Amino acid sequence: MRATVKDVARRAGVSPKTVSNVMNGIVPVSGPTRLRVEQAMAELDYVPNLSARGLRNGRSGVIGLALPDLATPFSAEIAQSIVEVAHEQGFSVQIEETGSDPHREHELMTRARANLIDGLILNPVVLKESAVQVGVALPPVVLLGEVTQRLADRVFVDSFAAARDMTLALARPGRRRIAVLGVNRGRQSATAIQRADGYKAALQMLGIAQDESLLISCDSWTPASAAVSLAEYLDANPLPEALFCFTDSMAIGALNTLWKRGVHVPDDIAVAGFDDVIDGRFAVPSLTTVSFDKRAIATEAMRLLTERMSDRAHGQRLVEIEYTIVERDSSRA
Amino acid sequence: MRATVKDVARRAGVSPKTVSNVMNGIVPVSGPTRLRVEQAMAELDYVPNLSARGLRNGRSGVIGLALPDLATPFSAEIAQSIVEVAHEQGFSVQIEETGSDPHREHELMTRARANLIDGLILNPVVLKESAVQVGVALPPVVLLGEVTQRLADRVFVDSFAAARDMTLALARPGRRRIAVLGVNRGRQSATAIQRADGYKAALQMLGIAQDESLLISCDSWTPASAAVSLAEYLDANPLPEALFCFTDSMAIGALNTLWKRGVHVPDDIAVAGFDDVIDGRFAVPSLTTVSFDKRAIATEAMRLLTERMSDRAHGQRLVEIEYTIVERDSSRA
DNA sequence: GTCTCACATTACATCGTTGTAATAGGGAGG
DNA sequence: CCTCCCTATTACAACGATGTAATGTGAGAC
Repeated sequence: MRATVKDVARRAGVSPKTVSNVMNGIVPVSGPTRLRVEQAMAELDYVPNLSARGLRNGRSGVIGLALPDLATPFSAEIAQSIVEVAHEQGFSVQIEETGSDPHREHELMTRARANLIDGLILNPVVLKESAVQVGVALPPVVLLGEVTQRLADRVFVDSFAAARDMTLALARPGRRRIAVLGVNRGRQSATAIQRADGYKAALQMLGIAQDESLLISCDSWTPASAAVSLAEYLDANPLPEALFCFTDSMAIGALNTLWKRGVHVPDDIAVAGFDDVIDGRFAVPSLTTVSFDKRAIATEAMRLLTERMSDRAHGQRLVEIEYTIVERDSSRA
Repeated sequence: MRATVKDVARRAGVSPKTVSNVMNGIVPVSGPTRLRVEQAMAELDYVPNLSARGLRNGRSGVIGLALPDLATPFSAEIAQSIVEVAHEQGFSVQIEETGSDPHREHELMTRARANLIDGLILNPVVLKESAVQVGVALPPVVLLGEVTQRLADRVFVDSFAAARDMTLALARPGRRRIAVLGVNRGRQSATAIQRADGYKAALQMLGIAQDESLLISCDSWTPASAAVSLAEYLDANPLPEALFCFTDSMAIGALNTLWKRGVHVPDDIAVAGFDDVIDGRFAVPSLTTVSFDKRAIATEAMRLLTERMSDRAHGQRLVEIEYTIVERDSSRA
């Protein structure tokens, strides 16, 4: 049986409340008493029961992190940052997978407190404005990403501008037939739309006519799906001069397809991704990408979340994270 | 304020216990009463307080998952499988990162219950036999991996045999100078030792003399570390005929280094990894690797864990997961 | 020696849920 | 019409920790 405050108190010859006071350090405890209690705790290998504490305090010390697809390297890097930052602040992280299912996203968002968590960091894909009614009190939630949602706090990268800049960078050496991979992700995701819009804006700036046949769709944003989509595309279309994939994961799948067909990157076609995941840096050839500080995302998300949990941070707050275009071998002219 | 059973009970005109009975479905409740209660729950948007339930039942419905490095694709894939399997069984997953720190591994293992979790799935790196005294009651714990630990349940792949078979496969076309990458991971990890031993056993079977200069060490099992280690190695040593990396992540780093130096894979050197992560399948060239069913690992780990949580599963139980050698382009003769 | 005052410590109630044991209600059987 | 019994429902306590308010203890001042 596990020791409780009661057991520790009995052993130390004090009341349970004193034991509690020693742990929490808010109410002062005299030196000798504190020592006796601490020794008793050590002897009994006392560990507080967080369920009881959570019940009493209304706080569990756990936050939720919900991502669309846990298997991707991007998710892994985000999860790592969040876990580490949360840990520094004394929080544990409960992890959830939404599978890009709007029902699940909505459920997690509105029911957050159900799951024994004090707040939620959610990377939504399809969550719509309409999904959450105005006026309904939201639990503490911070969204990650580009979704438009006027109620919850949000940390994001300007996907439109980043995609535009990447397109411009790909075009710089005179490339004009620039394709994108990743439009039409089942239901259109906010991310896909913004990146596609940024791409189109760049074309316009460059005076390049839009060509629908350069928009390559991809059902799921995975290497496998990207590899297949690109292969099918190349069977029916001429090789573009550049390929901008909306995630590094898709770019990795694309590089494999190109390599299998003997297409040389970057000489025959330049390739770029988005996210700057570790495996992209070590892709062959190493991948040009949109880079941003994932630790900063985690830090900002945790800051917004803790502020909202602790008091009344009013209104929606938006934090934009800087991005940079990192040119690597996959697009060297 | 959030609704409680009391509120629901008042609204439905019944006692709190009846509401509880409706939810848990163990004690029978008459049709009309059940309906009234269900309607009241819906109207109040009632969500049970899991802290209170956890306190009362001694169960939180949360399990812990502790991995050495959350940023790796391998961790991501394992985490995904565990989360999905756990979810099917009604558990949530709290995720932890050990950073391969033995203190943290030990702390998580012995203090499991502290963290509001019912059990722990731990992928240890350096955990030693001595770290946990015999006789001390362990909380429900399942270890993942090759570590030798005689007390806790464990799910593992036979790394020795897999490394041996992979080495034999690499040698089949007559390759004799086979290097390994990943020995000496700071403190030697059980995984590194077993894979190195398997490699050595294969050399012996093949009648190839061991050559210490073919053991390439690598501080951390990441692409970055592997890329650097291999580059330094190649500066000082001739090119081996084959390179067996102890993880796919390291292999991805190695492929990048080889490509940068204009070394052609597999013509100049064959490369293989271990883990069969998604990005390895789409590496350039696609990566030969040791494959195993990560979903099976998750399923077995959850089975062992739930059995141990629910009653007295006596003694240590070991579950071995099958592996296969998957030859892809990186080692085609 | 008595009275204050400040401070350490304690008793009690409470958080929300659920097992236990007791109660109420209703129908069947005599 | 009364008893008995079975079932649905209820009252109460308990899980473990902690805020509140009350109590106890000592030193210091007169």
